[in-house]
Amino acid sequence: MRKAEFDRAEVLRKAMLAFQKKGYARTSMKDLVAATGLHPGSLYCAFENKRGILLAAVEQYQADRAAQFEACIQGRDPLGGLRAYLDSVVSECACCDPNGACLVAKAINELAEQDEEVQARLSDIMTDLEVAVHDLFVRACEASPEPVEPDARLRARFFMMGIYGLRTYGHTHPGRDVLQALADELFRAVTRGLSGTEGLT
Amino acid sequence: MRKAEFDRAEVLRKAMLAFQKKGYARTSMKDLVAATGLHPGSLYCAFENKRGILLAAVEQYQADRAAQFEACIQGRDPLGGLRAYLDSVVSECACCDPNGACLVAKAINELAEQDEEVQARLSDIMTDLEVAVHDLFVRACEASPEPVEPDARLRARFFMMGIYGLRTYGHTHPGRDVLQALADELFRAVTRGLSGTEGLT
DNA sequence: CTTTATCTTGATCAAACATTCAAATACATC
DNA sequence: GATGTATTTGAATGTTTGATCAAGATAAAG
Repeated sequence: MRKAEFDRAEVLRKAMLAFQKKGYARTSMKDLVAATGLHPGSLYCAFENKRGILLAAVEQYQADRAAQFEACIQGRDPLGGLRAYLDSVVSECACCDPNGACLVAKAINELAEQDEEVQARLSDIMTDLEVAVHDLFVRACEASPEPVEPDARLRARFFMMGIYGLRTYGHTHPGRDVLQALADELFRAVTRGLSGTEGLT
Repeated sequence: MRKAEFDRAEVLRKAMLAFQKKGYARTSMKDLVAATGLHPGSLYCAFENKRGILLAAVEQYQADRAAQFEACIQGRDPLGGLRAYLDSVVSECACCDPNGACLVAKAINELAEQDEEVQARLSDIMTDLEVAVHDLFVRACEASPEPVEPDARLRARFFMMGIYGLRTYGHTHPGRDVLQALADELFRAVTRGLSGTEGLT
């Protein structure tokens, strides 16, 4: 036996960056070879083919992103956590370097209706984050004495929708202030009627 | 002299559909030849190169989309027009055939940070629609006796952001009811405090 | 009808593409 | 340290790509 010599997560992060920069179709194997430092044969041995590299990179992306989300909500109340995560997304969008683009959003826009398995995997990842967001909204809603409208599920969906919209919108407007104002508005909309936010305009 | 034999708008609409289905990079010249019915030479003669076809198709897309928007707001009050346009977007997203995807949103997600000119053109198109939306919000805000918060500009931006978010979100959730609920929530958020909407939850 | 300018046609091109493979290499186990 | 197995290497494969071009076709002008 023999173990692979490279660090899988590290290689996949480099591949991630390549895909984020150029998208899936435009990123050639040559690009991936250059980005990862591995030779074609090694890449094929480890990931089957180009599509396999994307799937693995997407998997790694989810892990990294889940950790980022966890870091945002650590030690904060539910709404504070969401606010922190939202601000981190704004920061990503505002600095217009290509690494700020969300691999999942980019890939699903590029590959929707083309590759069922990839699309399903991307949908799952988006849903995982939505579930985590949903949990926070459930907790926030429970803090209220009476049932609130809309329910936590719709709030979570709206929050996710807003984030994806923010990302696309960010491609056209480099101004951080505009994105921040939109994020503020999103947060306001999504926390409407929740305890701790009554006094806000 | 001799005039081109094909109908430019019609050819560009076919090219549009091809790009919407597969994205820019994955749509080959062969695909475009098949989709348009023109021969390679004719395409290159008329549009310079593949990139030129995209730019021309995007131009055509804007024209068609502006007409669609105009049709939605014709004969309605400002907010009614926005509502109608939003519903038409929901219908596009809900039927998950690839033609429902917005060419501009798809292209800007694929090509951002890669082709400055294309990105600028796409941004302009997005801004044009935002300007039209802004006009409607200005009119809606003026109907109110006192100054409203937030202002028409932010409302318009938020509306656009919501639509792009809805489109991305739609790639993962075929359920029309969910998209409709999100659109309803978006409309509610964006018309907050505007006359004619006070009584709504 | 002839000329002239333009458009159409489809075969053709070099470059880029994803992928494969056999040989060389290095690890884990015995 | 020898053996067996898995990885690494990088050149080679056949295909597809975006683009070209000379020959043929067609309409307008004289």
